[in-house]
Amino acid sequence: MLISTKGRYALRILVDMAEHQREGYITLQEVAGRQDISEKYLESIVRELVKGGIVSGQRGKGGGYRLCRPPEKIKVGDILRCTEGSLAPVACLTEGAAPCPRTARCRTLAFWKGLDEVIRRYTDGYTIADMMQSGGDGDDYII
Amino acid sequence: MLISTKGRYALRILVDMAEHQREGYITLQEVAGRQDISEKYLESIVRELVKGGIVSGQRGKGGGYRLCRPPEKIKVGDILRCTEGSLAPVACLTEGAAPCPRTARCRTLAFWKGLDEVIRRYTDGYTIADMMQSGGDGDDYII
DNA sequence: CTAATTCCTATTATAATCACAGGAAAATAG
DNA sequence: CTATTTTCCTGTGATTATAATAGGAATTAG
Repeated sequence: MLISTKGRYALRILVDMAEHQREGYITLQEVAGRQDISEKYLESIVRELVKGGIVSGQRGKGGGYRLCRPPEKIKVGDILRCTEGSLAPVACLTEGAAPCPRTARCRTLAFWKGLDEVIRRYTDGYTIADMMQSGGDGDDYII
Repeated sequence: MLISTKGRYALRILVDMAEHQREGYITLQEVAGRQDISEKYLESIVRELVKGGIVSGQRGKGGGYRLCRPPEKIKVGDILRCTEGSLAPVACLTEGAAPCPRTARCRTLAFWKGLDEVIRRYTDGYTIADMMQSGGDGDDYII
């Protein structure tokens, strides 16, 4: 299994927020209740999404979170890179990795680059809006 | 980083074996020497490849390992599924997983299925033979 | 001021990964 | 039959990652 609960939950959270969007902010308590995930664990995930510029938070009474962009502009790739750290299949392809001195002689590098590319293309071509139209009648999720 | 050293080393090992194929068997000592990986660790990886029907081992003097099929018939997908256990991005898509009772209502399942599919298509379309023609002058690998 | 809410820093438990060690079993050569 | 080589099998330890929770500081609205 390649993706951790952080990434999986992040998608659920964002679809939930997109579906319950309104004027003002959505509280974590709300989302946690609907998604049946502990508020504290959600917090740590949402914090990453704030850092990544996907949602923004507002403290204090009446505060909460809201999406920074409309759902159709939120790429799943951005979310997963944000919560998983990176989606690169191997260390030498993560952003900011130390350049490998023997790149020129590596038999496997082209394969990994290609895999990275197909994952990137797929995940960046899928948005939260696409997910909203998928599945059944809402509010219940599996993963 | 999604793929463990087991999977990465497995690819190196198999490319090495394919490039040094000959009559008879190749010993782990040979491969370990060329690839600069400990013989003991190689052993645990190659054992998986034996179970997976990718290489076969022969004990005793003159023994070793050899590929079960020509390199152009060994799919990278098969190797990685073998060493990584599964390439499915989420638990509910691994073979033999307990069927999820709320599948019909899941907003994210279609996305994960699609990701699983693109990974499968790519990795199953790439063979050890493809890797042999990649990179530079051989015997040195990075990952 | 008080209540609600995000933000921040730890901590713990569990599991996975990485790697090595020791020896049993099998095959061959002599 | 013996010695040697090599795979096969089981187990272990160190390190790191994941999953989840806890406690409290900072901020805002009323």
